Amino acid sequence: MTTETTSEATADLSDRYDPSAIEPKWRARWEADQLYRTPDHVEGKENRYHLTMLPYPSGDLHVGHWFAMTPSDALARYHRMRGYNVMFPMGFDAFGLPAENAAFKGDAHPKDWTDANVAHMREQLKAMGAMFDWEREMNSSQPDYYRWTQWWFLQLYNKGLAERKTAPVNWCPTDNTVLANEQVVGGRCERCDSLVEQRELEQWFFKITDYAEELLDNEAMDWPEHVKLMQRNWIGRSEGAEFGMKIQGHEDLEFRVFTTRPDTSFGMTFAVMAPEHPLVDQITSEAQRPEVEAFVERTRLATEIERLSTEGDVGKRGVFTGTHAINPFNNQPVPIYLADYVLMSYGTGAIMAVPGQDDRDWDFAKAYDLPILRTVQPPDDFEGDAYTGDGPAINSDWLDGLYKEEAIAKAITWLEDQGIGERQVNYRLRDWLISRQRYWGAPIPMVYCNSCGIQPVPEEELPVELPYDVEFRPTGESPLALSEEFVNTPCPVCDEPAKRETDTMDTFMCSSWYFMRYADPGDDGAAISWDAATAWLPIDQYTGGSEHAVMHLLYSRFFYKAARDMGIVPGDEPFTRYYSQGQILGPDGRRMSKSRGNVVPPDDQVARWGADTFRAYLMFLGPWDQGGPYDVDGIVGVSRWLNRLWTVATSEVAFTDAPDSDEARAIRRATHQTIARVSTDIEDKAFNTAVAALMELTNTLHRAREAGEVDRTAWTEAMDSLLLILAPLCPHISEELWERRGNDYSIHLQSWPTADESAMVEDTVEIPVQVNGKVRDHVNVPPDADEDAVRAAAEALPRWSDHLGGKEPVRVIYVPGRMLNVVVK
RNA sequence: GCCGAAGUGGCGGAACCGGCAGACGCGACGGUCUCAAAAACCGUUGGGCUUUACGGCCCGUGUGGGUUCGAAUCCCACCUUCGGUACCA
Repeated sequence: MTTETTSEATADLSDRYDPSAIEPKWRARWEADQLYRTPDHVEGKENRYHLTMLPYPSGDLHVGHWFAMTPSDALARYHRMRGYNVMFPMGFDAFGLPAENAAFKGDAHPKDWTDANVAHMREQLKAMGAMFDWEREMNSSQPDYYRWTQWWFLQLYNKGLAERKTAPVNWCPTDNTVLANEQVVGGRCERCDSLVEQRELEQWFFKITDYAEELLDNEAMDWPEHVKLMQRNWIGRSEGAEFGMKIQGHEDLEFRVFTTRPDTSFGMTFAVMAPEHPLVDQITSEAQRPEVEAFVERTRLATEIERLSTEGDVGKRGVFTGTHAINPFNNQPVPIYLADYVLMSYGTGAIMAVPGQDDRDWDFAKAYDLPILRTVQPPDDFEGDAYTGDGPAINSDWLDGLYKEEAIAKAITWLEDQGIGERQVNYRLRDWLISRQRYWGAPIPMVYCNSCGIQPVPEEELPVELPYDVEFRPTGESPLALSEEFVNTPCPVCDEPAKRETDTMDTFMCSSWYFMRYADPGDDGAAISWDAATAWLPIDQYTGGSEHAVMHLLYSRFFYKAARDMGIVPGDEPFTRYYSQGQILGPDGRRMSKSRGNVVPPDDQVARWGADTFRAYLMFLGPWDQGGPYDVDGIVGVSRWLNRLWTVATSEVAFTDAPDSDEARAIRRATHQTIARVSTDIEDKAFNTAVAALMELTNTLHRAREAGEVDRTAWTEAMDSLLLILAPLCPHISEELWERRGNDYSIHLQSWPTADESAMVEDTVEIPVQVNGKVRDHVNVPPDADEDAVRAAAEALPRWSDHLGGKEPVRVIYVPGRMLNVVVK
């Protein structure tokens, strides 16, 4: 007796939903069967490339990775079930600063640190149960990958898109090294706290500005509008004019200014140069020299970050050079000032200042007591300082009376006729500085020879491998520069002793083409073959965080266009569709961080609830593009649902054979309505409502089973369909229950079910009856009932005369199948 | 400052193209089961008023206006929050 009870209890327990038992089992089976292996070509199937941004191997997977990747996986799986040959690869963005910092702290060699993290994170990624094709895994820090990163550098160099020029960098005088912007905190070195300076260094640049105009043209792409807008703002095209200004007392000199408002030129009351402007030294008067030099020195010491962070100081930091320039429009002299609100890196590094029509010029004029002259008539009710809007020109001689557009055109024509200026377009976008004075990156494949100059490493000698044995100690240069073995090399042209470039490439370079490599992993004859490129590119669906909205996505677009121009890839854009998920926050609604102690480790959630529950909960939380706090308590609701599903799918059902009964038709209706809803929800990336729909169908089936006998055909269709449409979201439990129901392995090889419209039709619909827009009652009518029928039904309501309140209907509005509104007076 | 997105129950959120606001969950409350608890299951749950009861009425989607037979949804003004950007001439 006792024994029997125990064995029953055990049987009961073993039949409970236990994710920790079924999930590893199925993952092992899928891996053994290569279920997610994606060949380049499958007979009768169209290729589709889905990709989610790859992680940096920091050591541990974050909830954010799950939040980004598991809905992406569901989307990829959905399309796979729709009959596409879907590639969904994964890899590691493995070069970068944290690995090198670990080495500087003496913890581990960057390579060992990275390799260990990659190994650990690969296992964590596998726990997601995603359909990643691990045969295509890439790792940007491996020689067989960065060999091709270097190859791309050479291609860009050969195309004239890579050039070497001087540029200011952040320099720490104590550590004697260059710092990345992220390493500069409040104008100080994050390591030693000393003030960071600006230094000019020779650096490699990619000429992304050559593509500015084409990159700006993103209107037609299927991307979130705000991301496209961010890119357009970042590129920052402005149209205007550039013209020369003569300098009093220096008849041989002139400087050029850029303006978007040449129509306001008659209002110029001073001119401003950037402190770094090359003419500063020559034009400064002797009387002003000490003051000017002090000012220039002060700005040189300030980093760009510091200069830009001093919001309160706008217009307050400048100095008079003691010299005047001539406004060519009216031949009047105007004082030349230096001010740090003018940047050497934009336009010509000098401006004409029109305080009446420009806010910053206004502030500066006020601070330095310079004259202000309006050249555009503001509207009568205008109450402000500078007027930047449109209006008729005044005090402007031959421009008077003209409005902005016309006045600009006339001013530019005049400049061109005079031969002193011309129409000009400027971009905010700057060339992409890719040199990094660091070890843990792809070495730039160039050689410096005393007699032959700068020479590229021949392609057949790639990769230029990173030496493992280097010293990690702070000096002025990359640790690579300390390696004699690395630095010294024969010149590829004359074979005389020469020196290698010791800088490595920005890691954004590695991630600008990684998506190409997935299409052709391990190809040692090319970065990507034309066959692989045309099989997979461009990417059909890219997903990733909007923190990459500008840099990574813009660099990749640039890179792709350059590759297209080399005839390597098809199409003009790398990412046909892009979707950016929101950010998942800690339970307290703040960004998760170790110091705040609000980090939710995904491994813990998986251990406690299972991967499927965790996946579904992340999708159920809210709209995917919104993100939000991770509520640790809410997941129990999803867990209860999957448990209920398990019970419904594995319990005995009292079957009957009554396919035409109301109950059977109700089940069929619910089934097909859910198929339709879940299909459109997944296509719209509305995973939260897809989960809600799946819960509803589960509840419906649960209640139907409890209520008594169920039609066998309707039930079978309902259960199988429910598992099929659940499969992309929760791949393990759906596979397990699919098998237990006696279906063929694997559920992930099945086709997506089709919603039968005719099964979805309701027998009757309940129409709200409104009086003057307020709901008063309801009538039940067939879904195709016409206005007369619905109106007749309403008039037959027992409380009809109460609803009218003794008033006369003057109008009736009927929206078929939705509502009836009676307007009374 | 500028650009963008969003404000709906105690909480996360739902609502097609202007047509029954609050789907689906969490939490809470009540119940079944239990020696008890947990789990599980069932029920209730925007606020207010009213009815012995069935029910009925009013208010309600950040604030104030507007358009409309009808507004969470469209228009105008404002407030708040979040994200991006930062002297780009």
